[in-house]
Amino acid sequence: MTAKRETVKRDTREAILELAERLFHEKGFRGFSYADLAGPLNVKPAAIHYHFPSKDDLGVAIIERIRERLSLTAQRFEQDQSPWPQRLDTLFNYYSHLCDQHCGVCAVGVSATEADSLSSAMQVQIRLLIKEVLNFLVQVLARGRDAGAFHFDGKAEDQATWILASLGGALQLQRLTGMAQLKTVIGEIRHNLISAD
Amino acid sequence: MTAKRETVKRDTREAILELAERLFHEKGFRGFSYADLAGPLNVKPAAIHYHFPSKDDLGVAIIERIRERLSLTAQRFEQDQSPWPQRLDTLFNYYSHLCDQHCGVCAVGVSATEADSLSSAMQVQIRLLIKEVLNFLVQVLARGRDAGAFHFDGKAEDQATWILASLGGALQLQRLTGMAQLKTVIGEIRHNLISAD
DNA sequence: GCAAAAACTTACTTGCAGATAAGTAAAACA
DNA sequence: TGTTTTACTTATCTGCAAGTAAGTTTTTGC
Repeated sequence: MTAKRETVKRDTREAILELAERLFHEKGFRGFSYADLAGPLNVKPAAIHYHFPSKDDLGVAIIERIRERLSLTAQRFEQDQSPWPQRLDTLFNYYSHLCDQHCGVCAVGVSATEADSLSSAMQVQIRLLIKEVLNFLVQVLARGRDAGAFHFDGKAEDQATWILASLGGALQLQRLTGMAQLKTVIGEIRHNLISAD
Repeated sequence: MTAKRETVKRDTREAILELAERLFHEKGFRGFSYADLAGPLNVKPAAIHYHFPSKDDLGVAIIERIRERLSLTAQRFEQDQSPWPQRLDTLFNYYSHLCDQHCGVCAVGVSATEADSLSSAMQVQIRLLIKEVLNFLVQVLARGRDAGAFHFDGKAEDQATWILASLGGALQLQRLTGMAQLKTVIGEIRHNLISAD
């Protein structure tokens, strides 16, 4: 009992974040309550408030967590000197995973809809996330093109913007129609990056 | 007074829909209340309930109205035999307008985030809207390609999905960053459709 | 083993959003 | 002209979400 309690305690905060991130993607930030978190975790809503006094705090922590994972992934790619197409695929897989597992929308999509009601702290986090994802993609595209792995005209920044927008939008379409729009869009992006102009 | 009253009366319902559609794009469906509509229109919240008993009814009416406008636009294009690039530009302009005017997200974006909390009636409407927009785009792309106005590989359906996803996603990025992502994405789409493979 | 800090629970307050019922004033119609 | 319909207002109810204060148990560290 003590051991069990110990384990439970240690990662209650982590368990909250994990569930909250899922619900964030599935239902939007306004779409879940502390009660929705407390129920499945077998705690009372006030326990969530203990770890995250306001919902803002929770929201900021959710985005920070996503940013951290991205940062770690990017770091690992650098260490491993991973090939460019594989780095791109990892991004594609992240979106596919969002879609398959909890059938959600990406953080950008959620935040864009609810932008008005998000605290400035959360908006800062979201903007940082976008900046970092775009930067990641720009690096992959620019250096991948130099290495001959990808082919496209114009600035890598513009291409990255386009790809990121496509992925976010595809997630939404798929969410609503249940069709395989994400797969289609990824296919189109790949075709576009591979075919020489 | 009588005349004014008459005019006011006639389009109160229309005024509600107009404001509601704007707020829908700006704040999401859950992001505005009957009070938010009533205030600016100088009526009491219960007056909105008179025209739209439940918020569901209002939501369905909002999407139906968007669908009607699309249908009319498509019809007019057929009558006028409008050139294909112009038809595509009209779609681009719709998104640009959403962005510039009330800095919102498209209906698909809103609905995807809030999908869980939307009534089945609203989900049906949204799915119809997506289907109709996609159909419109497929027609423009396929017939435009036949006429030599556009160039792209593969199925028009896939290209349409990609474009629609890009536009929706760009709107969200722009909403959050305030940068000109939509313009960038439209530029990329145009370049992609024009350059021969 | 005991003090104190951490991790909760219980119980409550506040506020708002959606909704409804009953009443009122104006328009339309016959 | 009077009655019925339309378009509201006033007042009120319900429920839920966020947040807080005070008390309780559990864990940690000396």
